[in-house]
Amino acid sequence: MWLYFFGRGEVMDEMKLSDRKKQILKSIIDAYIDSGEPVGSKNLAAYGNISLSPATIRNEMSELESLGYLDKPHTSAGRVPSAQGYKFYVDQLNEDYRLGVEELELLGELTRFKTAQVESVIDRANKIMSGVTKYAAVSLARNENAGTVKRFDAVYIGEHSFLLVMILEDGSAKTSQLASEFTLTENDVRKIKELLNANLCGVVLDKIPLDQMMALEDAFGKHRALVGKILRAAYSVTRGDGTSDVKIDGLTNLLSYPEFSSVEKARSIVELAESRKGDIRKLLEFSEVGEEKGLSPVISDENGMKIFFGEESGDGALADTSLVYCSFPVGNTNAVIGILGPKRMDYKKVVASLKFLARSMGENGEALLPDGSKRIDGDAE
Amino acid sequence: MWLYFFGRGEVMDEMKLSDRKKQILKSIIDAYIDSGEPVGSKNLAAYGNISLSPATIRNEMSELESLGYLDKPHTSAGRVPSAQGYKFYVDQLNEDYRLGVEELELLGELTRFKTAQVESVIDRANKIMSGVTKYAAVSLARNENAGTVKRFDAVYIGEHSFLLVMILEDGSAKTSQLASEFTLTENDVRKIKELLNANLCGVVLDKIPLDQMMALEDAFGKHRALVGKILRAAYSVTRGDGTSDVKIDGLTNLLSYPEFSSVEKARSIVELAESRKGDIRKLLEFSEVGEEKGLSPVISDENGMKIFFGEESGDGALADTSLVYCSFPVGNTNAVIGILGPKRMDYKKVVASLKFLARSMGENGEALLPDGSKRIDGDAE
DNA sequence: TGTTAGCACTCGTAGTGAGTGAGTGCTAAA
DNA sequence: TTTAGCACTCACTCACTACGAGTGCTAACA
Repeated sequence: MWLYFFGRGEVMDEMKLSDRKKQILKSIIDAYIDSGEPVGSKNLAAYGNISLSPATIRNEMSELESLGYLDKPHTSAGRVPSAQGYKFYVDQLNEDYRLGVEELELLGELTRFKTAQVESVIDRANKIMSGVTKYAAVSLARNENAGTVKRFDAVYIGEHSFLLVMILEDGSAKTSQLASEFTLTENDVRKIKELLNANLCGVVLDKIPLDQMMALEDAFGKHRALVGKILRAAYSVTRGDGTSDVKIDGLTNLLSYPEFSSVEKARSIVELAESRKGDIRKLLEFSEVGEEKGLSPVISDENGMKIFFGEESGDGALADTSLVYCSFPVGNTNAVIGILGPKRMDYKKVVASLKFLARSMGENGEALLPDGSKRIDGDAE
Repeated sequence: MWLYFFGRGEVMDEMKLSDRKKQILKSIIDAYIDSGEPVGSKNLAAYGNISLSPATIRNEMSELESLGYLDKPHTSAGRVPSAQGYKFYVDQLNEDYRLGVEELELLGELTRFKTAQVESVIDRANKIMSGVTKYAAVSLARNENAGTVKRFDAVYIGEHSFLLVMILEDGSAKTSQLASEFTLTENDVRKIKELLNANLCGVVLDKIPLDQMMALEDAFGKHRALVGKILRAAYSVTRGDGTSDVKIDGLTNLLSYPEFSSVEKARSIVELAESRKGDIRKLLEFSEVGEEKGLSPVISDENGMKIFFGEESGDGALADTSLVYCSFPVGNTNAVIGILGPKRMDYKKVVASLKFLARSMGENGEALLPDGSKRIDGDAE
């Protein structure tokens, strides 16, 4: 059973619906997801497996509409599911969807990559998910600001540059290659490392008092100019907008759906991916931040699977989209992967794929410690 | 003067053209770049500063067409520049274009970023270029395969992971966070570093004999499983497709031009950016690789500024685009930045902006050694 | 009382065809 | 050599029509 988070906190109750209404609603949404076009009573009677006349279906449709589950684009068009309708639909999704052979094949790649580098696991998962679902996949590699640098290291590269390594609270390592005006020796670099560890570990960088910073600069001697660069690098790693942790794949997939066939729509979705990664980050982080931007309601089930309906966000780019997402452990931290698709996307398949992903990443607690013999059992539920 | 690289190596000669023809051709292209629509004789007579009657202009146009400088979309439309026409046009571009105040303002940002981290300089430059030109900017951070790893380093992160640092021939540093199944100590990591430096420096990784690799695994002891991971990381860094070095910004800009107003066009250009970075890399690397894919001809001037006409590549996504690009030193290596726009893009402005960029990055030989007092003199030529 | 057939009505869409206007090429006069 | 005039082309716009999928209502039926 899914939980509903509404703006006003109420919990929805569709138990009013008769079984027949449920069946009809479900058929309508299935048909709509399939075709992308408003579905009418006649077609539903003919191709949906409902043994009722179009007229009866019409009556039911009309009631479903007044109950808020369906919308009408215009008088003489068929019906289209409303956000409420979609919510009902995903709630009924418990019946399992069996992933196809090719889908399982692709998802199987995941287990192969569990042994690879930390930073690329999520990347690969993201690409694979976009390939499997044929929608866009969005991922967030680190879902909180890391706060402070736990430990510094510095690697000598050459006379004029070194690599600053910052190990964060969550065990992830960030690096930044820095250049110096003055000649650097290996010894200089070692000293820099020691100074940083002595002075900046666990320090919230925007709260450094000026005198402390000046003292640090003095300790750097002729390399004092580096202090600013280092602080800037550390700051952007701990306090940065984190947009580099947001990855998007499969935009092209998205553009092939009719809901993005106008250039404006396409443009707004490309813009989202190109210059609004911060917003996507907020979306994936869910919770308060999203709430304040009107990015709720969202529904969520007991497996941590969450669904966001873009329609209700008031955001133009997201208007016709939905996002299904969930988080799971990767290394010492958490990753979030979501599928962004048209709001009429194939929820069954998407939910099944994400569940498969979450299970194969999270099953052993620590996804990056390979167990070598991971099986694929071919069933997604 | 620009040099022309043709498929068959011939050098073009437009000296045949009378001054009047040149003037008319130039006006037509200016008008077309401005409006994006075929330009007719009447309009040209009215708004271009040519004191000839439409009829005369028509005669000249007709001759320019048969000489191959102009094309006609259909009988009763105006004329449109052909690839040859564009080539003539950019060749005449010597007359300088003065960048506007806002443009200079934006470009001025470049000098501020000269002091920042190595890896982000090109990123920022790319973003700024797309902002200034209102087209897409593409950049290549490293224009050759690095060959081998010059030196290894390893930074202990925690009990189950460490950061592998690979310093390449060109002085750039690449890192990869690796996880180990068995508990790691700082000492283990130090030993790993020594083993790598003793065995893999300067080694072409795909030519390691099996016995050597087995010996290395033995030396790793219980951490033998790491050898494979390390080799894979090093291989992808030295021999990888290098697509992560290709950055694209301003796709959204591109989508607002009418030549990309069909979804198919938009899709193909998004696809190019999303999953064909390898091709973009080849383009920016120019030379042989491009040649073999039919990615020539290209014209090039004495400042290293190059222009590629997508029309002639036979590549659908590039069909309506041009790419103006040039390379300049960043740190110890070379970067290439290009502007990808509709083939009727504002070459004057783009060339001026790129020249400004190349000059402010390359002027001091070593762009990453700040001189603190870089001036902006407000003239682009 | 629930279900269905019939029918009038709505409304988006595809197709048609006349009108418009920007553009060309040709010819003959200046 | 330049220009005015003229016939012709052709994409584009717009009003109009026909079509058809769909609805809602009413009355008959099981």
